[in-house]
Amino acid sequence: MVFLISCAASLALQDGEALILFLTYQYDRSYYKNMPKVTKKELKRETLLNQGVAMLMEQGYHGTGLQEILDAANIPKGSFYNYFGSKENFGAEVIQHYVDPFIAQLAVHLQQSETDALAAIRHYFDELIMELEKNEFKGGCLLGNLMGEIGDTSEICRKSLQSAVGRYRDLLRSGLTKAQQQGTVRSDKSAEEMADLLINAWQGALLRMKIEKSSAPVKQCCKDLLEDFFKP
Amino acid sequence: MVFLISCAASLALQDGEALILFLTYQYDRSYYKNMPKVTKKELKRETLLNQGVAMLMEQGYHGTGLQEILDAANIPKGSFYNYFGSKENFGAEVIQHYVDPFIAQLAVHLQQSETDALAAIRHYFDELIMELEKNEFKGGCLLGNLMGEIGDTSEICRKSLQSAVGRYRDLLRSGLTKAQQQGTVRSDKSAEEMADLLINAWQGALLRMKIEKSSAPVKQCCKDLLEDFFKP
DNA sequence: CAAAAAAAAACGACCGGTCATATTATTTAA
DNA sequence: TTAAATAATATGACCGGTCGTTTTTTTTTG
Repeated sequence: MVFLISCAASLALQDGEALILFLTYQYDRSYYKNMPKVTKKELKRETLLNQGVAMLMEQGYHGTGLQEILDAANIPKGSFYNYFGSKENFGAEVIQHYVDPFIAQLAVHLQQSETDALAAIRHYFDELIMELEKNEFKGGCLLGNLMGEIGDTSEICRKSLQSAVGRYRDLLRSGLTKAQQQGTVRSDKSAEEMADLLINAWQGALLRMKIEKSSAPVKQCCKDLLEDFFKP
Repeated sequence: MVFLISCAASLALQDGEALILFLTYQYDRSYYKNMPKVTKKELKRETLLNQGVAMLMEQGYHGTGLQEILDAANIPKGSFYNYFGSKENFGAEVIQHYVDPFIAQLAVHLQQSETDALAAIRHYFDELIMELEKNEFKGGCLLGNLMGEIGDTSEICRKSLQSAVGRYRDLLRSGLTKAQQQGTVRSDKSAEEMADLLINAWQGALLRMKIEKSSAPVKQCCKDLLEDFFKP
């Protein structure tokens, strides 16, 4: 250890950045060192997935290189294929990794308020809007962005997108069904139909939000549907 | 000329494709030869824009290389920057070139039926759906795809998208206003609000269409809004 | 020590963009 | 109306860099 530090110090004399990179590397190594092998690997996998979500959201699939993701995660390029079979497979996993928290968040809202499912849905989307404003309308929804970009060209990712959107839609439908039973949402239209419309209009509104740099489209979308069209 | 043809023939003995490419090249040269300079240049520009629309639709912005577009248009790589300042500027022009026919088509429908603007809008979207089915749900809408892919990263294209969507929205709004005056669309909601909702839901439905490989989402979208929500 | 995992180095292909040169068009001079 | 000079345009080879992936080497582990 003493040898390593002195080595790093001598490097620093030649290159200011070398020291930082070196010490970071040492830190990461010790951070992972005492963990079980499988946990360590799972942790790095998840780090890559998290970085993948963040970068694919803002820069798209083809606009983001593996190098970029790996650098941000401090994982060597050569290691990528220890964790994922290919960029395409990685993309498919990123899609699922992205949607999981949204489904969990919506599920929490739906479980909490047993008396007014429509209000729960409304509160959920209000939370999303706050998050979007916090991010200054960058990114939008990874699902929507990737459906447009690679929905035609990557069969693997298309399937993953189909599954992710399907899972999300099913949960939203169950919430709307509950709201129908509670009498706060019209029952002459199926919950599935309304869930699809809400998701689709929301996706389009997110695209508009991106180019207008304003939350007005998404706010209007929720108002139009949840406070008007879906009402009994 | 005799020399050139015999040269092509000798090439063909070694490589089957060479002959075709060579003769095509000769044809193009003679095709453009007697034209005024400006017309010739405009024609090539438009060829590139048309190819750009087609390829960016299916493969996205970063998924399509300039070389690919130029090859498809039979225009040399070095010539690209005689027509466009950069790939980014090209993209911004492709966006406008893409939306023009849609605006023209919608305008025709709105002008033709003075008595029922809502029916005109409905017929316009029915035409779009037929076109999408003909293309087997590939591509979708270039505006939606690029809003998602580069809406965050290219300011030039963002502005172009903003303008293109704005032009489209304004025309749709004028149609809905007319329908309001004709009494076929509710008047307690502004035409602008409904135009935005229709565009956004349509965009989202197109994304769903891509990954489901079905026209059901776009059909449902039109039905929900034009035959239900927008009714007085 | 052998086997497995991780990381470094290298791979060919392609990216957007530039450049000197070749071709064509226009102007000037005779 | 030519011929020569000049300007404008078109072009393909080429730039440094990055792409996703593979191979080789190093390190870790049992």
